[in-house]
Amino acid sequence: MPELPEIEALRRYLVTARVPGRVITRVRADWPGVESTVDGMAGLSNLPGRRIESIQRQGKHLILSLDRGTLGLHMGMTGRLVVMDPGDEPLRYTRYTFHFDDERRVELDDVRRWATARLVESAENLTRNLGPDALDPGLTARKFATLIRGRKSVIKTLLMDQSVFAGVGNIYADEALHRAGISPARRSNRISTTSLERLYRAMVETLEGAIDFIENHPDERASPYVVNAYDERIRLPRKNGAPCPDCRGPIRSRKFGNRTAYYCTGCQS
DNA sequence: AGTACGTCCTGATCGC
DNA sequence: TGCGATCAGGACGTAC
Repeated sequence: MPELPEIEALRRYLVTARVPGRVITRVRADWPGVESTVDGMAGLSNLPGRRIESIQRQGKHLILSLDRGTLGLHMGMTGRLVVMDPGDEPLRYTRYTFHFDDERRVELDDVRRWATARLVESAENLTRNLGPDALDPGLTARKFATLIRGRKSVIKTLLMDQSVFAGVGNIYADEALHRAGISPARRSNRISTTSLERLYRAMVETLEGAIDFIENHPDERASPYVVNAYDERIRLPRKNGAPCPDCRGPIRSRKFGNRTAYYCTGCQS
């Protein structure tokens, strides 16, 4: 569930912890069969000696600009990053450890092993197939509506399509659609511009609200989605039959592709 | 272009 | 209480 807000919180956490400026001295991979299964591992062995200059985010991707090259991190579904001191016990599912020149380290811990770390020439290698960030100031309500109306797919699927715009996943897509009163099953080219602009505002408010929530709960910054994904960031219950927070009617679920959408048939049409 | 579905992975939860 | 089946999810590949 790390989506845009959680990754943004992770980015700020790393910046606050002064990860930018550090030189990577050593990388360790604890990943069975790592050479054959992890894309770019050969590249990671080239990390030692490189300095982390800055950390950006586009969608769900963390982009670490190095003095030479770029380190791309993606948390997949359960990945998290924790900045650790020399005496700290390793985390339970650490897959990569990045050691720094100040003796600290960052562990990428991931139960399901879908997280990725890639050393690439430039950020372009990571963002080639990504649309603009969902919170990109250049993405106005009008542009958002234009992007969506140019497609014909189901709106739920489109919101999660990272090549259209990046950062929204299953949970915040459902949340934004509920806020905007739009059914996840609607065809994107058959939604009025007015409704799409409402959806854009709902999406922005949902994402920014979630970032604010995490900022106000500092304990969750390193692993914001591990604690409890269904906290105050989320209004819509992800459970069949649960009451809609607005009309108290039963929440329903339906699959689009292999993703489950939760929605209220009373509030969303 | 749009859509479904399999794959990766494993802890949590469900149903009997 | 136990245990097997199912679910969850991001990204990508394949098939239609």
